[in-house]
Amino acid sequence: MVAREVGRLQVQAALARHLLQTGLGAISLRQLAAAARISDRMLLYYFTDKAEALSAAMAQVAAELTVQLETALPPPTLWQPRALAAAAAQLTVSAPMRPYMRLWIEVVAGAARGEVPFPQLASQIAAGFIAYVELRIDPAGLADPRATATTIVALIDGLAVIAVCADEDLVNRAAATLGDLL
Amino acid sequence: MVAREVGRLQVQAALARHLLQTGLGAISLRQLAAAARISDRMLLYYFTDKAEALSAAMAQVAAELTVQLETALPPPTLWQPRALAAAAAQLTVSAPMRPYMRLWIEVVAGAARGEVPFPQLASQIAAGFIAYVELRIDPAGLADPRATATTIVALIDGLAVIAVCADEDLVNRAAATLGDLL
DNA sequence: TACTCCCTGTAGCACTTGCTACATTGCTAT
DNA sequence: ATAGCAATGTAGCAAGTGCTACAGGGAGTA
Repeated sequence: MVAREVGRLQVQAALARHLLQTGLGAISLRQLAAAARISDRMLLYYFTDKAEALSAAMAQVAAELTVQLETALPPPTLWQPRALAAAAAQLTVSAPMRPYMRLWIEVVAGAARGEVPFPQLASQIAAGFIAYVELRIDPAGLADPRATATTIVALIDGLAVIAVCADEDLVNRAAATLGDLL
Repeated sequence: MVAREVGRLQVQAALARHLLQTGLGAISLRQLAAAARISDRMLLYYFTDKAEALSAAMAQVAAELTVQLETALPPPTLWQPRALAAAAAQLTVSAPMRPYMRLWIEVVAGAARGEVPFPQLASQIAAGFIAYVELRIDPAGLADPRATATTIVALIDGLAVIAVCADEDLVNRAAATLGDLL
């Protein structure tokens, strides 16, 4: 019974790695299982559902991302909103963050069309992002700090969107000249 | 031979309407055909491919969106970047624009996973958005007007992302207090 | 030794997918 | 009237989907 938990965790990690590399578009049970080097039968032994498997994998990804973010911008320091936006923008378009943001967009798209488990997942993750930013901005002079945090997150997410479909140079220039707008 | 063109156009319009309502997530040929009240056989008579049918429908949607945008912010007027960003943000979160933005996110997600015809489509549309903004901002004092336009588009797209997965009130507050950041 | 029960493979089901082959209708030009 | 071709329906294919039934191996317990 312990073996099962261990196996499940290993599979979960393998799935997370796979999703980061390939995205979660129209991925099937069998592909998922192959990525974790097990049979589809075993995948459904560890997880009750395809949806549960995906949720677990995404939870893993989200956890990794959180660690990365905490490392990048440790919480005690309070930032001016503009400065935080600029720093976060640079972080977002950086190479290590790209796979995460790409995946994030796919989750949002899944949520947009109401496909389980994405709506729930997306809300959770978005709330996490917003809380993360809110915790780090100096609320002095802000009428609605949470709204400002949301705007910053929107800016970040938007850069991720553009990163998918505009050429890299332009995205970097946009992230770099953020100050011209803010 | 003329009948065919006419039929094709009608089907294209029906598909566009359907996509706006339901999104394009994992939509199948048969669903698409049903939405246009024809058989799947006929859909493949009008279009060579599922991909071509989707492209045509999305082109139609994009054209409609362009009209809406031109109406909302006519081109000759030059805006200060911050003012344009604020106006565009309000427009983005407004009810009539929501379905378009939702669809746009799905296109980007398709592009993110490299699924034809979305990468091409997404680049085109994104380039259109950026050009639209660039044409309307006052370049005076901007080091890189296109980069600034890109940032504005990113902000807009980000709001669309957040609109999918945060509660409506928060999104509206973010759009309203944009000035606190810009 | 026999029983139980966790683990895991094999096989398959009912269904959906994109797409095609073929047959049939109906109009048009000769 | 008839030949020819555009338009459309019917049927089906091979592949893939999520998921399940069933059986067996192996380890621990009585």
